[in-house]
Amino acid sequence: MPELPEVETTKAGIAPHIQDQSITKLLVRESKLRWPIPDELPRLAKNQTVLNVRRRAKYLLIDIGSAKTNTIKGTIIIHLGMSGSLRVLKDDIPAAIKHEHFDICFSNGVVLRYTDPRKFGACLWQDAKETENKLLDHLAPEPLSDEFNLEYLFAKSRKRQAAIKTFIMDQKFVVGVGNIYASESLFLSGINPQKAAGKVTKAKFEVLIKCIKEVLAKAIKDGGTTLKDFTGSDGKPGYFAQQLRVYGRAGEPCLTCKKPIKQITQGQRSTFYCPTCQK
DNA sequence: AGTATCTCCTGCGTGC
DNA sequence: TGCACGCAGGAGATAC
Repeated sequence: MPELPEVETTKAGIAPHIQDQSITKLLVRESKLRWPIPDELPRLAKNQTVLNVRRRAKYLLIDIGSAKTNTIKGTIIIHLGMSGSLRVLKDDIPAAIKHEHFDICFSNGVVLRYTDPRKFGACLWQDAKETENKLLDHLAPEPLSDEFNLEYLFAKSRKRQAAIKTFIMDQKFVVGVGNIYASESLFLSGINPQKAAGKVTKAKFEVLIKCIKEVLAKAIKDGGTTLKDFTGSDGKPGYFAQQLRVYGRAGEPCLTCKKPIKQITQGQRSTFYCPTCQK
């Protein structure tokens, strides 16, 4: 399930292969993703050069335009949804199989192939002339930036009734923290995921912010978490799954106190925590 | 405004 | 073996 570390891993994996390369073709096999892939995207992307590969929240952003004048024409916005991945293919490119919804082909022979069985992902176009973007304009700070700090998050949390876990997964407050890393960060912080965000003390918030940053940074270092679907751009899985302390471990002993890890549902999503260690 | 619920989709595990 | 079912989940849309 691509959260921030998985998107960052993907970005790092694809950028060296496509940076400064010219797009020869954008081939859409299945346009019905979360939103339709715009019909005009292949035409807009053709013969444009990749000027930057960026990430914002869980969005992968590929700025394309003219290499000569270094002007950005627009940005291809890719979201991996919950089962999406991008792979770099070169030489002997295999025929596309089921769920491989589009390819971006480059002049150096590289093909960037998007796979997404559950079709929760997206591939959209943001023209440089457009000044606003509904998806990107109102995103909260990046968790690994200095902007995401104690003063900021503590102020946002005051008087909030919502559970702390729901709170840190809300893109209005911090981006990129999904279901897995929310559970993990709260375990490391010793905070009960059901506690109202507004009731969590400042001291606990300090620990939580540190834990969110640490767990994300460590996961990026390990190439992300692979449970089922996620693979890096080289087709290999990430290794952070081996570091998970509570996620997916319902009934198994807590690594700290040996009592069973509990699984509950919050906002239609499973949460894993240790009732003894997390208060 | 804040919060809770619904929704998109497919593959997989479970139980009968 | 086959089927129905429930679950997984990012986050916008919708409904209170």
